[in-house]
Amino acid sequence: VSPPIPSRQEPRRLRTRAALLRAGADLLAERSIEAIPVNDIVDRAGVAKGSFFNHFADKDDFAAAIAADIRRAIEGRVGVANEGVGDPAMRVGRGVCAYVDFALSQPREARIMLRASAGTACADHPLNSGLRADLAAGCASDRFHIGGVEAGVLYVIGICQMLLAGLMERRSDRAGAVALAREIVALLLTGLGVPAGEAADTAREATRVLDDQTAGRGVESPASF
Amino acid sequence: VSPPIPSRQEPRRLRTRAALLRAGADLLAERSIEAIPVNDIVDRAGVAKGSFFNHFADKDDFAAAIAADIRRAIEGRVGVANEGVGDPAMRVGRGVCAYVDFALSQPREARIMLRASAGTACADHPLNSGLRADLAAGCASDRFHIGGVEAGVLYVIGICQMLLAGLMERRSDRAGAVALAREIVALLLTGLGVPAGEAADTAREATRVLDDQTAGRGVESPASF
DNA sequence: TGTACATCAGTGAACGCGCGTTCACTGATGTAC
DNA sequence: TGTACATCAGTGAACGCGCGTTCACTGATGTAC
Repeated sequence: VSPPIPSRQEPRRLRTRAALLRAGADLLAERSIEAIPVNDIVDRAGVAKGSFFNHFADKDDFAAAIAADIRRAIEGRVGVANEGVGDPAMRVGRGVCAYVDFALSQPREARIMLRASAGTACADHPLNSGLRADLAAGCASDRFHIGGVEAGVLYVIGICQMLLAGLMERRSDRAGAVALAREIVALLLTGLGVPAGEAADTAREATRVLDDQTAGRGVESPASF
Repeated sequence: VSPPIPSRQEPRRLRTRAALLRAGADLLAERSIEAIPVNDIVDRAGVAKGSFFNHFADKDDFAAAIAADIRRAIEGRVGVANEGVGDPAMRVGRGVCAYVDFALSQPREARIMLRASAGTACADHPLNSGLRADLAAGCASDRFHIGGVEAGVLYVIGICQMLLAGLMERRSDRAGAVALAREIVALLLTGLGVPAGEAADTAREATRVLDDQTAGRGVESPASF
């Protein structure tokens, strides 16, 4: 989020837009868009109220822009995490870890994402079609043993969302977070039919990308972060 | 929800209060309290605006009262479902089914509950202490094989919440809902370390209470529903 | 049972604050010559 | 490079709507006798 602060040379328009989006992200992490007055947004961004409407049609448009940025960022992370990975169990594990890494490095955005997608199964989400494919592949190769793919999708995203919520609430250190993620990924894979020992091994392997502080590097965040 | 409509004989005060709560539940199922004007609530309830403030200090107090009613109802359901059940796996399965039964019989309240608790791990929730005890008991008796109880709690409530969200979104018939619940409970128990065959059996047994339409009878809903 | 009265919830007009949104103006940025 | 100009984002005062909340009054309910 912080790195690509627009330089003083960049067009004024982008700087103003970025300031608004950043202020909005700060505020949206705590309350819903209906509960945030435009005044609060522009005050925090340090711009005039009128500027807000130069950039966004209304508050909902603004919230949607922020959500779209976050979605783009997390999709990129998951895609990179699974590049060249074949084993469906490892793909699922690494996908979950990509979310965890995102939550650890950008807690503000993770909180907004959770708040927005919480309580929804969002079956048509692009990310879920990837998950669906991984589950189907795992069933075909006998790596997974689940009743139906749809149930499996709900199962995985439910666990993933609650893992993120748990990480956000207990503000533990990185090591504690990684340990929690490892335990939960092991439970998740065991549920999908991977033998307990293998599940634990895969979870350990998948969560290893979280151990070093450079995790997630190489993924460009959207310009607005 | 519908059954205990306050009779015309009941004190006026209770009827007005119930009308407000019912209207609020209708509206809260669709949007957050911040996005609901008091006008909408009193219009739908068919009472004067002033009456709202005879009964509730403000909108937040109102939303809290509705949430408290729902929490009381679901806690009662889970308690009754597990009366006299000893096996931890069956207790967890029946607990999840109590939620599902609630969601099927009172979708409006279930939606509010999801919206409110979504994105939170609510570790201190009274219901979760019961779950924590069941998981600990299961570990002690070698029925479950999980790393830590805390991870197990997050795992179970994540699955449960997403199952409910899935049921709310796909408006399938009762049979389809029960089938989905059965599949997911089987995955859940398998993840906890119950052998796959036993997990499927337990899931089938636990979800049987959902098959008949009288499920959930004997549990008194709060007076306001 | 009938009547007079006390209690208290219901009513809705009124209030004023704060909100989202607008717009005429300012001034910075970049271009043409 | 210097100057004149066009473009366009930024500004913040102003607007008016709709909101949450209040309160003096109404009338229903229940009680005393």
